[in-house]
Amino acid sequence: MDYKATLNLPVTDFPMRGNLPQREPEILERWQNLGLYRKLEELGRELPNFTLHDGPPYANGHTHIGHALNKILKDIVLKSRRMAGFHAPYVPGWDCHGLPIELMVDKQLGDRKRSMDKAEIRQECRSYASKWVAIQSGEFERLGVLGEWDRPYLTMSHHYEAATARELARFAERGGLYKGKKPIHWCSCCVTALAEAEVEYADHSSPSIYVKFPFADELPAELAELGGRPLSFVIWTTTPWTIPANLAVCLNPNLPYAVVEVGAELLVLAEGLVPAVMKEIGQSEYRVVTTFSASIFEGKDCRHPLYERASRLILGDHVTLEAGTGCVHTAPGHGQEDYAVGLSYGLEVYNPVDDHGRFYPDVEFFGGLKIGEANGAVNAKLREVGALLKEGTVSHSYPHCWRCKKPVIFRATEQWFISMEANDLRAKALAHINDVQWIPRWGRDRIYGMVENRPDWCISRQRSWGVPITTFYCVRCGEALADARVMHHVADLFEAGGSDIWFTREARELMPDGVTCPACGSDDFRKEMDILDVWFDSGVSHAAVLERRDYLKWPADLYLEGSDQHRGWFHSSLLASVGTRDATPYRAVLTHGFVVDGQGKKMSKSVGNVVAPEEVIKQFGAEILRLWVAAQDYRDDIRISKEILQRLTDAYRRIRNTARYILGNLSDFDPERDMVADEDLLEIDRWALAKLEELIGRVERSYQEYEFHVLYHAVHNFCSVEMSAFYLDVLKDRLYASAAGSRLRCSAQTAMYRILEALTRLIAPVLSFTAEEIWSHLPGRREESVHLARFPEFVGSYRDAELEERFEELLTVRSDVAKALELARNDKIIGHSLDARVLLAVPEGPWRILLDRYREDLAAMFIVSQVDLVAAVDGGRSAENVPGMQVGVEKAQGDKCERCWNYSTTVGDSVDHPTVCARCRGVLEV
RNA sequence: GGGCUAGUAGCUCAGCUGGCUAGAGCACACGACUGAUAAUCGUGAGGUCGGAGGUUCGAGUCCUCCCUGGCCCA
Repeated sequence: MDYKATLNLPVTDFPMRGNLPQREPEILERWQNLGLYRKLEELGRELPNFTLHDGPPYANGHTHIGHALNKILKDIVLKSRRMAGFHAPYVPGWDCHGLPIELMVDKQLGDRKRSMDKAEIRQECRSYASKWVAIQSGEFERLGVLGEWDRPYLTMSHHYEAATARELARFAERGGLYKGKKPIHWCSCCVTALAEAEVEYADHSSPSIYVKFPFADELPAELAELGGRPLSFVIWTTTPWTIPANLAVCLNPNLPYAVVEVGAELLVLAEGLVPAVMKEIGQSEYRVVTTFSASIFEGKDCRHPLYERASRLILGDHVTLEAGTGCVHTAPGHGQEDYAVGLSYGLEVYNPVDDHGRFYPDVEFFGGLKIGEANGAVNAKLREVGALLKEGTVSHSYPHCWRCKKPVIFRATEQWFISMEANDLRAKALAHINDVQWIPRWGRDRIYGMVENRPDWCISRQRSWGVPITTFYCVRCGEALADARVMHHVADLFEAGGSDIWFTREARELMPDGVTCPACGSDDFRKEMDILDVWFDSGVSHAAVLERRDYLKWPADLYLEGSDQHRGWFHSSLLASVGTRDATPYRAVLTHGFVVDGQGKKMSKSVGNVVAPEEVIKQFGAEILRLWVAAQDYRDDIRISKEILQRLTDAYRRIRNTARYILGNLSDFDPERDMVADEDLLEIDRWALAKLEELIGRVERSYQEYEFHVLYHAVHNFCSVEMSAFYLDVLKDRLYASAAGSRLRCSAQTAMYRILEALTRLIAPVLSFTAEEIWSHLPGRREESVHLARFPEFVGSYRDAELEERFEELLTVRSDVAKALELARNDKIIGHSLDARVLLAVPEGPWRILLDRYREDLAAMFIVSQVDLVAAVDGGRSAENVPGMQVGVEKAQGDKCERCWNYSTTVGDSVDHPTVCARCRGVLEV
């Protein structure tokens, strides 16, 4: 007789292999047809709200692995919040304005753009951005991210642009907006000011010159005896072209300076740098005449080496001994620190260089020269007048335009700024930083330091693709008009027509009636043609999105972006919100690190270590990418490599197979009919449920605390250790050999059903596709999607400390037995563990009491045919873990039951079934 | 150069306020099974806790310096 047919072996059409790249799109389609996201929104209507506000990626180019990481993290957070009972909407957004798109469009248009006006070019930019929004949207959805993809927020939409203009008006209203002249990074090639974010540092070779600035004033009393000899201050610079703009020489008031005699003349420089500088300028013959404190020269004049004008001696703490001479060439129009120190001495912000990087025609000696050419010309002129001590080159890190990669310059131009000091914006922002929960904690220090030290926010861009700065100029007198009332009026117009109307309508049409110039009374105005920094666009998203959609909350519960956003979006959002509302737009900010390669190195095209999400999806499936996101501790950098993905695939298979095995054993289980009451469950089944509850607690806490890698390990260990290696393995005999519908079998099935049902919910936020697949294979009635379900209620009713403790000990015994079995296997005494009879000799004590108590269950638990507790084991082996225990293994007694493969002395007792044990005969005869 | 941050077995992670021979899972090796089978089970071998000093009876855990990464800034 074929007894195999009488067993209850697993049956399931749940495939062992995920085949994720093929199956995922089918599941996505199912969600689409189901209207899953809409259903979630309906379900959430009455629930407490949890708002995660999406930071908008830039609508240009395909998504990269960093985007995938970010969106998946957000999705995991949101799904887990929903399953924990919150209404957690997700409105994805895109950053659509800005230079990169404009430059791409410029390139595409080529010569055609000459015949186009600004409005037409903007139209091109708009459609370019739209194209990428659609592409990226599809790529994000493919990751299994649920959200309002059909109604995202776009910074270029009319009402968003209106909101942006309105927020700018609010700054004007509070007096935070001003027009100033200030040195900023300027790209002469792209003819634009650059944001700090648009500047890259790279090695660059520059001239290095030492220049004498002849002292041209009355000597301080302390140094009167030096009178009558030529005395010069020596400066060092790597930008000779800024010499024409020099207005001062800056010394450090806290450093000692020296007067050095070189031949007939006297040179002044910081005492600590004398030997180095002398060596550099090739002077071995010199003598330090005297030293003095810099403050005695404050306010006195040198003469500019080239022009008939003074170069003032001033003091500044920024002067150091790290490089140069300790006498710093200061051109307030060409440097941040020069500007700052110049401001305090009332120096002019002098900039002799035009938009294209040429000296204005009226600049003596150099008019019309490009600054690149000017370096040589300036040096030649300095040499000619005898002011040049040394000319060399130096390689150093220098700012470059992120777009055209050419070196940028510092140049003072007219710009609109948001003041950090007006209305105490800086102080308020710093204070409000402490209202926010920063995760990890150090995020607070990071952004604090940045806000503390940042300069005023330059919001002007000399470009076309963006929201215009909605200010005007009086045509008659040139006065700038940044009137909040007028600006609000313009914002209202944007609401209907978008900011494009700024470029198609006349100034008069954009203003309310009756506006006149406060300076001269004229009513003739022209429009400002600068546009807003895109960081302002995205920084006001809290107003444009959170305040505008009634199902979102202001402030948001969470912003979640990469750690670079401490200077980016977290930062601009903070300023934009505190500056207008005196509060932060977020309650908590979570940051993740950057994706790096297997060696921890950053990804770059030139190195060729870039991992594209598309490739991972094609080869492994989005699910593996999701598992990767969950498994890594994202607070640090996140590595990705072939091996990591391979390990994750292995882990995924383990989880999947555990589910599959349970499903196979539930093929005849109907929860309504077969569920066994808790009090009737076998002890080991209750133990398994206790372990499940332990897992539920741990996993839900991990979600709560955003520590997904903890949950990954917990789930994986649960599947591998508790389930596969012990519980499910032990269960096989009971499941297969017991009668279908028997209490023994149903008890196991009840536990397994509960376990898988709960496990599926627990993994759904991470393994969204697979959980859905399991969900649809589970017996019984349930929600149409696992994502519409809640997390399993954690009640702890199965937890039983004593039971768990006893099992912990039994597992210890089991591992000692396993070692003994392995040795017996090596000695060819047994093959399968069921071939064995195990003899245990345990001294009196707690272990003996425990084993006596479970005497009848030990064989099943160890998956051997017999276990006998004996006084002594002949030739036994000392256990490693259980003190004093001796373990013996011998061939099991009796014959192997053909049906259940256990050895038993009862095999042969039956006439009808001579090859089967008593237990199996009982089952067969029912 | 500055700010912040990290460096524990091949991989992913645990190791609380310093205290037992540094743990887990996976991978790997070997073995078993062939009724979870491109599965499953067992056993085993892997770490000078980035390096060097120091504090301490005792340091992966505290201090200093250095090395190697990452983000941001200059």
